[in-house]
Amino acid sequence: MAGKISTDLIRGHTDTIILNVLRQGDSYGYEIYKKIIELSKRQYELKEATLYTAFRRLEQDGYILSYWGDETQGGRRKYYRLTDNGKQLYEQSRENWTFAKCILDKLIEGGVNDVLK
Amino acid sequence: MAGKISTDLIRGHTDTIILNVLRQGDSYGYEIYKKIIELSKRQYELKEATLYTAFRRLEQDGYILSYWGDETQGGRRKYYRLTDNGKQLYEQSRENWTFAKCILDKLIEGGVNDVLK
DNA sequence: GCCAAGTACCTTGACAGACATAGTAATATG
DNA sequence: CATATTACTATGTCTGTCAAGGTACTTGGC
Repeated sequence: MAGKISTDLIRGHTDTIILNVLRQGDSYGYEIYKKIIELSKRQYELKEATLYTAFRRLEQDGYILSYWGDETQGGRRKYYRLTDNGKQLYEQSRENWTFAKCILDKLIEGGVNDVLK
Repeated sequence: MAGKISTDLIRGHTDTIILNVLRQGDSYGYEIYKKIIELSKRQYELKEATLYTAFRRLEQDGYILSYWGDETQGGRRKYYRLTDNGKQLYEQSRENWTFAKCILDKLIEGGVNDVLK
């Protein structure tokens, strides 16, 4: 994967990324894994271990729910669906991201004069 | 502090934030602590424990160096200065931030149609 | 028919960053 | 002279991410 991005810069946004994918409809682990790679134009890969850890966390907290897909055709797939709480969490998290982005711009790109202006 | 920002969203950017402050001239722990609060318009507080941990890390890795200030006037102050490596790291980290911001926008705000466009 | 690659899921253990908490000690302020 | 602020440090904990490893089924090429 060329033009990779460091893990640490994404840290803390994993849940939001997953919720965003699920906003577009129910999906299962491996598909979500692939979708995130595609969404990032192959510049970021959320590792499977991280994904499945997040699924468990999000389900336990009631932000997503899971169900097994029809196993008669193809391999077994565990689908995930956003709950109402999950939708709310996504909206909240997106706002937080917008906010954090703004602050980080000040903290990372801002020079000394920016304080005085 | 009103309109706070979650820790996790800043995680991984601590070093860059410190380096940015030091770009504006040598400074010491407590002043840097205050400056970050001001730079963020009081919306973010980098905890002291985190700061001093980062100082040690950055110094060990050669990105900053430290020296004790003149103790004859006022309390003891340990000043930090950017090294050349530190300046390079800052530039690199700022680019990474710009890059990460772009990707995260796609991953957090992007809908399904964005992939097809 | 068989093997490699891809699909699909999951667990365990390790690590690193951020912080809560606690502490020391000097200076400034009223 | 008591209190707040300045200033630095150490210890232990928590959480998210990942590396590494594993199981099992399906698809495609030969």
